Amino acid sequence: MSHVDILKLHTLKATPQRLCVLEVLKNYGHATLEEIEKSTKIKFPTLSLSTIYRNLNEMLKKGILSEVKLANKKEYYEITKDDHAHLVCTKCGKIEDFQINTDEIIKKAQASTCSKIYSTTISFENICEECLSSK
Amino acid sequence: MSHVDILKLHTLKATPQRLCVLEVLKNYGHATLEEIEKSTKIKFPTLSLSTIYRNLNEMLKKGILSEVKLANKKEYYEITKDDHAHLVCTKCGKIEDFQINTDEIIKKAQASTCSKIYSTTISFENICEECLSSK
DNA sequence: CTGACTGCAAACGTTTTGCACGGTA
DNA sequence: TACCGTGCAAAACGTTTGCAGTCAG
Repeated sequence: MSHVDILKLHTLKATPQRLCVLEVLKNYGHATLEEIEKSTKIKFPTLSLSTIYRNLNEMLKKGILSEVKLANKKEYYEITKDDHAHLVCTKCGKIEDFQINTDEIIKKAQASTCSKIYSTTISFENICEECLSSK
Repeated sequence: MSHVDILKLHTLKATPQRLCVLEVLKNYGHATLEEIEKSTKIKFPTLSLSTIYRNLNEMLKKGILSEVKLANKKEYYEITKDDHAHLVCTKCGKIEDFQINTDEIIKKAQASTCSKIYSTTISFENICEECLSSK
């Protein structure tokens, strides 16, 4: 689905500013506010910070975007995708998506509690392949 | 180990203000800055916000405290403990510690990547027992 | 007794808001 | 054309810092 369609689906107008933010997020995978600001302003020098804030908040509320909160890291934003974990390299800082089967983990955890678990958020701290080979 | 000993071990003076913050965190399990401020000021009305900030940062740096970052939540602080996950009730907001075996999860994830995973951060979104029974 | 720590006030950086204008649907 | 969205400037908010006085070791 195109970014225009995603916005329309959530009754948001497909303005160039919003499309630019989405484009940046798509390219980055995960981006901080500073990264979003810097990258959008290359293509769109007049884009204001308040517009970025307003649009991030709007799209978070609609579920188009998700926040990514990681230990010892600034807050990142990503376009909402299916369940996935994050691989975080503690040497170079790179963040990668990581497909894992959470059903099994939830099932195991569910066996130890009387509460009703319905989802899980997981990240892995690692040293990425590049950092391993270049040390 | 007493809070006094923990502070001394990290070459920090055991001031009443620090002990008060630690006491609050111990009672809460996990607390936000606002909760810490509110609770410490009951027993210690002159304790200033800047002292709380300075002490939280100091104790984070020393590893006495840890940050807890959760989706759609403010930042929480906790006294550093052994590896554990968090159970977060999305109805009442309660946060509980949850003992799970991360070795197995890491091992499984490690099989799918050439990077070197060494730890994992996990939280479970759930509806807690109380919320389940009171619905 | 001395350096670490605190409280206060001011500074700072980040996020939100009000308003007039402009652009999408 | 109507209204949502934008840019700008100012306000609000959260966090950090400088300084002079105090206290733990």
